[in-house]
Amino acid sequence: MSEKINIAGCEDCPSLGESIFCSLKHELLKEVSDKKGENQYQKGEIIFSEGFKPFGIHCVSKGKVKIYKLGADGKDQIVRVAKVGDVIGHRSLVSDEPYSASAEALEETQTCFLPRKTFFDLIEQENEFALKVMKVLSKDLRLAESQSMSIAQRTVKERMANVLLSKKDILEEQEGKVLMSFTISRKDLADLIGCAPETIIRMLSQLKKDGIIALNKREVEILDQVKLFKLAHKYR
Amino acid sequence: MSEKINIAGCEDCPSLGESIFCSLKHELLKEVSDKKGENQYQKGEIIFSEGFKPFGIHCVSKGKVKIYKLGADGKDQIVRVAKVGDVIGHRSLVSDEPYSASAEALEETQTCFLPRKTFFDLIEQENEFALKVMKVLSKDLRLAESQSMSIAQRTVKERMANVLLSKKDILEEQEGKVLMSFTISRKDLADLIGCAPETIIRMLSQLKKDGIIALNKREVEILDQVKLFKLAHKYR
DNA sequence: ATGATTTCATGATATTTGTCATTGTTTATT
DNA sequence: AATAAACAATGACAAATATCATGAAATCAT
Repeated sequence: MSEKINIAGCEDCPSLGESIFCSLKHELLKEVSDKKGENQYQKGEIIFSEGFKPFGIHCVSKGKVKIYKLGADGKDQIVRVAKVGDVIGHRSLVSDEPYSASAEALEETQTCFLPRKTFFDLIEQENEFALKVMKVLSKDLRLAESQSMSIAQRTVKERMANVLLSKKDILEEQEGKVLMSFTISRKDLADLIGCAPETIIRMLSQLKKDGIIALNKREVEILDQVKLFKLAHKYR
Repeated sequence: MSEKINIAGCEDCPSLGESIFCSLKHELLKEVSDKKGENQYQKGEIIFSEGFKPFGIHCVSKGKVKIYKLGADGKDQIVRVAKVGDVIGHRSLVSDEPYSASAEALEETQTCFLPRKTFFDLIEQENEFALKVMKVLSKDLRLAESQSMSIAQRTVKERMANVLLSKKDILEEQEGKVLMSFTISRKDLADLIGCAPETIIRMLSQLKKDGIIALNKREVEILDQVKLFKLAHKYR
């Protein structure tokens, strides 16, 4: 299970600026700092599970988390990948429902956990915070709606190109390589794009043959962003 | 374009109870009543268009509205169908972005329009209202995420069964008929389910042949809810 | 009502993607 | 380092769905 750790206050959190907590008044931020718990998860560990009741909200301070729904015959659908500074579990907490998805660490991950009451107190006490939460929900909603259209109307190849571009990360230290910001299994990639793992493997092979990407082990390196972009935005 | 009308105050609105405005204090509700404008739309009229800036929020007081995104080669994706008591345009207004979808009246429709400032004033002045808005966004998000999974993992037939059940309406006056709560074109049904219109037509024909539904003109009548339910929840 | 236009229906066929089986690689475990 | 387990890659084939074409029915505008 998760391991309790204790590092630092929110004031010193490097991702504070981009988080929903960025506009909190000093005193309230201190309150958050005091009330929060810190957890550490190994790759593959479950942070919360679909169907369970949320007791608060997590803010990712390190690592990557996949948020996924359990489908028929064990096939999952990844609805979002949360990174440093993102909150997870907010949807269910706000609507006061059991989790509609599960969260699993994609790599070594740390989260700060804020109890339900503290979260709702913040909403009540600081309007700016309530607005931030709304904005996060709105952004998630826009992305989810785009995702529906994408799955319904675009081919796996096009969606793949899109995912590779949106998850790309430029490693400048090592000769400017462009690769996925995290290594991900073919199955996870399939669950993200919404197809069978074999289809993912075939598409990756094809993109490799076309010189658009390079594969070594589980790492995907992007060689030709321009071609990838054309694929992602292909008018058919 | 839309026609300005003027009917009644929000206090007398029959859908007040289920709307996000239900918990407003009397004085604030009066404020809403005063500030709101009322619009009427014929079937097929556009209420707002993707890409444009929102100047406020609409609350549907009569009719049905499809919220849809424009896809490649003119194929649309319906992300939601708003009915009486639902708000539309809230996502874009909250996130302060251009509309990410368009809204079109599916039948004769009336909406109340609340200017942006009034909406944000309500959020600021009444915490309960802010929470209601969050809940609506959360519910929409849950549905959108389910929709992604549904399109990715379930067959058109299963999704169709699901849509028919979720949009069903029981007409008690006429011998307990169960039919879709609105007549919808095959194309709209296709845009909702995420497939080609021809596929919809084939599936409807099949369901008709199996005695599960009956078709007369554009009306879909549900004859066997149990079978439909089994289809919608089929474990494959 | 009548002609024009749109929508519906259906068949033939193509395309995309999924499923199952098999082998090769990588990663984890002892 | 050796073995086991999980994952990746690929082929053959099947299923689901899209596309295109054509005719029938419904709806709309005059």
